[in-house]
Amino acid sequence: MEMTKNYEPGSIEPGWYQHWMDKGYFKSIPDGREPYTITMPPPNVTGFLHMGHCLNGTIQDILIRHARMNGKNACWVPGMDHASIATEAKVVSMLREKGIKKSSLSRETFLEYAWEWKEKYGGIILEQLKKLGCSADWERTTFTLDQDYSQAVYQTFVDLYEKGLIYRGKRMIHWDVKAKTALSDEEVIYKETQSTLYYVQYKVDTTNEEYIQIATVRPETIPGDTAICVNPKDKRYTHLHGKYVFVPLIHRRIPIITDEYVEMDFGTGALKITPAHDINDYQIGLKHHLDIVEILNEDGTLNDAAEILIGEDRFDARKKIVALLEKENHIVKTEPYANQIGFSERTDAIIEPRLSMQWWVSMKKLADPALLPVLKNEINFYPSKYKNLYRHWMENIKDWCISRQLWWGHRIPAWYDDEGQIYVAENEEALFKKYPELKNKNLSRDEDVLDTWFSSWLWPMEVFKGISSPGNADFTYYYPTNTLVTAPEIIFFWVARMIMAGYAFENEKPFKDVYFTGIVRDKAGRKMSKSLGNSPDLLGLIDTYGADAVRFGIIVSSPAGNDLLFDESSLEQGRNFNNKIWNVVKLLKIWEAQNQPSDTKNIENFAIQWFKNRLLESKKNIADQMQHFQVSEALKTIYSLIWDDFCSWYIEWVKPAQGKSIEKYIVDQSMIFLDELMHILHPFMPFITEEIYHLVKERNEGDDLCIKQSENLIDPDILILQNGIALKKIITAMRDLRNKQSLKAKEEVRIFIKTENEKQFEPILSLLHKQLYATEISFIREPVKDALVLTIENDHFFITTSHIIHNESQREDLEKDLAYQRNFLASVLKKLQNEKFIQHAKAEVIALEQKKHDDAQARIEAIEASLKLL
RNA sequence: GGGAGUUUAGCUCAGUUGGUUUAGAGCAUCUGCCUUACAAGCAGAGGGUCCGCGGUUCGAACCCGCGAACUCCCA
Repeated sequence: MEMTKNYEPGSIEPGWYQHWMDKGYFKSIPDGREPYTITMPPPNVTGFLHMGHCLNGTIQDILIRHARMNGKNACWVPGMDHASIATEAKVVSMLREKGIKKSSLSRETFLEYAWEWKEKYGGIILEQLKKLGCSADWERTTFTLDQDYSQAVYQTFVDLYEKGLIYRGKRMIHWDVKAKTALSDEEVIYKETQSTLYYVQYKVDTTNEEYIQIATVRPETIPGDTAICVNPKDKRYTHLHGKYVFVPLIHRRIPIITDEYVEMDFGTGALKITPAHDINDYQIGLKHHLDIVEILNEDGTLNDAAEILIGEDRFDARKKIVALLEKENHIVKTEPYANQIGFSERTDAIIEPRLSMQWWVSMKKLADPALLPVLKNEINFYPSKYKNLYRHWMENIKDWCISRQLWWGHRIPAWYDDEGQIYVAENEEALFKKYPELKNKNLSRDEDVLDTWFSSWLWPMEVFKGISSPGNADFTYYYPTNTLVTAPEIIFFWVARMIMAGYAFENEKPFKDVYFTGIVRDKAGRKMSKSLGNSPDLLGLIDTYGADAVRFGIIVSSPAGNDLLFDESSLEQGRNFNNKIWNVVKLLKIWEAQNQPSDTKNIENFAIQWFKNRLLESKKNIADQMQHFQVSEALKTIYSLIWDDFCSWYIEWVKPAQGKSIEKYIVDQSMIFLDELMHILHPFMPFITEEIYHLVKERNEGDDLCIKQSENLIDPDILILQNGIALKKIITAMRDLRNKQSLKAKEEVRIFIKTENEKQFEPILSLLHKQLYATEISFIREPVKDALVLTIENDHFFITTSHIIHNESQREDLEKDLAYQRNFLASVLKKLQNEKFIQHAKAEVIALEQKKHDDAQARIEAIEASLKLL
């Protein structure tokens, strides 16, 4: 069969993916084998394939394919999460383009639009992952708003509520006064704004006329003040500690408190505290148990609690209150001040921090059982440095706010009667069953939805319906899962919460190993983001380089636990690697076509023996690396095995002399090696390897690399490997010598070897002849005059040729080596002559140093002898 | 402000319990090659104050202390 000049992935990849799917190779059902399970971190339903998914997906696919080829029942469950905030924002903006305002729609109508959007655009990302070759069990695709899944979410909410672990409480949120809605952090845009800093004086509650000055940009919130705060170290105010002041205009008596939070050199060093209307003030208020006075309505106008300017808009009120303060001589001075102010992404209104009633999960009890398993390595983190981070967070855990002021998501299953009494149940049916008396009451359901993480923390359980149908066969077989592959950014949001949920609801860890990938950055080290526009178009890259090359490029530049600096040149390296493999196959096919009979003489060919053992050695190394999640290192091991050992050394060693054809035995052996190489490489680069597996020979139906099983590991023959290393070393040194002497690569030479150990050359002698282009190789006792000299270990190679010898470069090289050896000897001698070293060091260390000493000495003598001959 | 981490070749990183470490790999660079599969290639080479200072030790890239720079997370 004719092979193309270069590897063309585009014409090969889709066919193989379809073939694997048709054969059902990615499908998993429980059987007698040991399971290997990964649940895919569900991308947002709005997601579009970016480098992060690509890295994450490739690593998972490598692990899953590796397990599949090693006797495991590999099950990779894909899915998506409903992403409340992101999806709702997408739908709102789509509606806006159509001229529809969310506020003009009922909840039901809005959700209809949202589902329509989801069906149309959602989940594109899963199709993109297929292009990358991901071998997930697509029939198990799960969505966090699926009916079973939703049931599980409601069930756990009710469960935690009944255990007293869910409660309602106030929290500061971003409030959009125009839209009258809460906004998430992501929906607030901060802009630098010119404001005025007002210096206002408050009268201290003492007999003498004493005032304290504060600086504020929001004088209209003065009626909400409940304290003045100064830094305890600030000497200017020490005498006021514990005293009280009167709030201007309304004359409320409030305390002066101290807190390190206050910056002494900002403004006057004294801060007014308005807990209801500033996030930092709120924190201080909580810490010092201050009163909270809310003076704003939801539309941003002042309410009764303000006592003055009731009904005025907050910005009108600002102007008016300044006038009132001036009138009563409270304003000392004003100065211009530039600060960051939050604006609503949707209405451009200035954001108002506002207290609002939210649902919370009390975390302490959930966190406790989830900490030890990680510290004791029942759950392993790779890299383990994240254990510290996890520990710190778990030991200082804060309660989790789980309500979101949105419509898209799981609506909080809580109902209120007219008296404000709360009733919690999985659904209405359960509600009336539980509280039959409610049938006659007027009820309203909580308007908010649950935080998306409150559904995704159940992921490893509920993808197998472990919560909605406990104890089912799938769940029993697959749970706990094996490996979670995710980004360290969500260790708290997701990983920790899954661990907590696992122990809380199933009393079992959700996974055994967690592999944290790095963050994908661009060449300059900047995080990839939409706003910077530095995310490459993945599908475009797959088109250009092929999925295998993209996978290669990502993995090769992705050391475990470190950030990945993405550069397209690594994809080029992947493409070149594909091409290298393609071409060596082409060569083997050419050889195969020559079809020469076997010559049994050559069956003990050293090249074949060596590569056989090199393969065994690499397999062991790779197995070890994979076990430790050193995926990048494993790929590099294979890369070098194929490119250097197979293509550069082995193939050159077995290549027939010019004009001769190759023996069949060698071709057959080489094809077997190629098979094995493709086998090892397959999890990393599935497409080209499957293609080549089928190019090597006709396979039976169902004999595909995708599901081919690995053989047991065998220890390599160390002696043969050492001979191989020696052979390479001699060939390389000889080529270097040719370079320096401007000897043509194939110019014939005669070689005389002076060695103590002639025997070790026996197995490699014929290859030395061939690779060194030597007409003669013989062993001698005495140095040869007028020859080039190579000193390798303690052996000397004298090379004669008709070419003129350049002694100068020879001398330089030898002298350089001599200097190095002498320094080395000196450093070893220093150790050996140190009595304390002899006393303290272990016997084997001393023996080692002694050997170093002897070797170095022998080498020095050898080099000196060689120099004399020049 | 609190916490975690990183610093080794031009770049990205290995370096297992301190002892063949006078420190490795890939990419990039330089030199020579269109050598019967591959110039998207072949052969070879050069390149390092292991962030700085101090300490422990017979011995430190590795352990301890102080400092510097950078990154991330939380507020």
